[in-house]
Amino acid sequence: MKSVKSPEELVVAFRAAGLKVTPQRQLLFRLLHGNEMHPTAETLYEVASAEMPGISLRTVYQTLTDLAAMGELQHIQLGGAARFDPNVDDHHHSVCDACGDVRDVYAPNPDHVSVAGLDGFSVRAARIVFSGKCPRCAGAADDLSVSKQ
Amino acid sequence: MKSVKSPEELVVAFRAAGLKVTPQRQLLFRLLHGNEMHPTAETLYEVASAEMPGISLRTVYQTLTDLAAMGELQHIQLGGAARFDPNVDDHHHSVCDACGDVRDVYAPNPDHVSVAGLDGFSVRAARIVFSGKCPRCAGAADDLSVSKQ
DNA sequence: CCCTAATTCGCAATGCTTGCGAATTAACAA
DNA sequence: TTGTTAATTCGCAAGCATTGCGAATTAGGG
Ligand SMILES: [Mn+2]
Ligand SMILES: [Mn+2]
Ligand SMILES: [Zn+2]
Ligand SMILES: [Zn+2]
Repeated sequence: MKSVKSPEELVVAFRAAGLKVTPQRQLLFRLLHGNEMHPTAETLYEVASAEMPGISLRTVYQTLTDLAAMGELQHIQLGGAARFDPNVDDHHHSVCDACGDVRDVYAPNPDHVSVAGLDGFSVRAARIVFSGKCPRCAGAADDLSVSKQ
Repeated sequence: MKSVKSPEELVVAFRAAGLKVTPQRQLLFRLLHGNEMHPTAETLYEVASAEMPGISLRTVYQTLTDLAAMGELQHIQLGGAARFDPNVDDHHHSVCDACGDVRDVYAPNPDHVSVAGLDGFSVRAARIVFSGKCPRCAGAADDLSVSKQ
């Protein structure tokens, strides 16, 4: 279970890579650390703006791209805006059809032997997405009053 | 292994749903039948245009949306343009990092018992995406001469 | 303190998809 | 066949997410 890098470690990693450590980046390092919400760039931008008015969405995207390039962040494409995950551990996700909530799921990796159709394909990663209803939304039946989280 | 509906069956299904059967739709039914390329709307539009000049991209999107709503088509989000899959069987995909090629993969469904983090989540579907290098691109090593398929 | 390459950030541009509405047409009934 | 009408087509504008660009600013080393 590879642990997520702390803001301090990211500062070191950035400087080691010849990248500068700006207040904007430090803020984002903090907002991401231990963040299990799988936020979008826009969401992070809103939270960051509260603490640092004037930070730009462009800079948020830039920093997220840098972090992803350094392997400190996972870029998750589920349709709609990309989600970013500071948990770079090998794990999977559940996505609620009703409220969009994304959560971590740990499952044994698909064993390549019992898989048909991978002939000659060299697998770098195998990611599972579980779609369905989260406990909150499943409980509420087809009640439309459940607001998007 | 649920088989894919034929163009003729789709004609019946459309009329049954109160939808009209236009030449544009019939063309798309044919182009999709047995299609294992996981095409984008744009790709389908190009192929369709060759046979029916003047067909609009808007209509392609419209028809794909209708088919997906009827459950005759899978909408696959992998980042970038959505891909459409007339194979509505329960299956998975491999995606080549180098050329973008998408292929069907059949694997036993993740067994819910050995999965941690799904507490109370009611799973509708579990989809695996295998990322890596397809046989063609793996063979070519890091050779950049491999053109996008 | 200075220098400079890296960064920020606003704005324009891109790529993909959907909304809208006027003109057309499939399907059904007379 | 012909008429009626609701569904469809399709071009264009708009929307959303993301990236390109470049002038102004700034981190960090000398
Ligand atoms: Mn995660
Ligand atoms: Mn498929
Ligand atoms: Zn939910
Ligand atoms: Zn390939």
